Amino acid sequence: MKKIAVSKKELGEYEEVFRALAHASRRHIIVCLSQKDGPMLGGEIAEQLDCSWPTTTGHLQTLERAGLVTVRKQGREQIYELARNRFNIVKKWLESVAAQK
Amino acid sequence: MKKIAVSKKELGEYEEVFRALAHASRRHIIVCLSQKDGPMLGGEIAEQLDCSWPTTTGHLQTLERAGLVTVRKQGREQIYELARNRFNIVKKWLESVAAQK
DNA sequence: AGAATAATTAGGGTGAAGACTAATTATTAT
DNA sequence: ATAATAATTAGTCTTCACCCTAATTATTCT
Repeated sequence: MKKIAVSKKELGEYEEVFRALAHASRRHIIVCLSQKDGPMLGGEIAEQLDCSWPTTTGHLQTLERAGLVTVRKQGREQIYELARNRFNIVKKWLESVAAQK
Repeated sequence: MKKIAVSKKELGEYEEVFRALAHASRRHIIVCLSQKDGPMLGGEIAEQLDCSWPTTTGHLQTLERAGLVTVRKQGREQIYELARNRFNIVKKWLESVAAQK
């Protein structure tokens, strides 16, 4: 049987975002940022997690690469914010596959 | 600083679903089932993917454990269907974290 | 019964992801 | 200038997820 046409975009574009969401600590970061509902410093976030600060740094970088958070530097501090729009991509994907036709 | 209260549910319940969605082949399966908009046999799905049948079996089992697809057996064939409702859990999570407050 | 088909289990290899501690950079405070 | 703070990078280790082929199970067909 012939392969069903599935766009490259459908298969590739979501990779980073879904991978980023796949780890509990990273979801935890997202939930923290959401509940705080405003910017948080890196150390403030690291305090919330159950892993070391360097590990947290790694997770934050993953989230940033996926576009789920934004960072700006202020002095020696890093200020993180949730990139709320970015979540729409995932939401749309979910809607597209789960929608009753 | 005190830890932000984050429910166990928030941290644990989504684990399987998000992990299941994190792999391109598994998302591919979901897209196939969605586009076909009806039941598919295991072999029919395996045909669509670029990996071996045993590997596909593994992915299908992961999706089933996550509750994203359902299976029933008919003779020697396995009939898979998308569990569209299950996607709402993820959708709700996304809405809850991404919602402007 | 014997062959063919659908699918899973078994076994094993490889690479990447996640974790830690220690060391380093950059900025601010004394 | 020195010390302290915020955060990252470096280096290493371990575990697990994914992939494959070969073997096995279960069902159907001749």
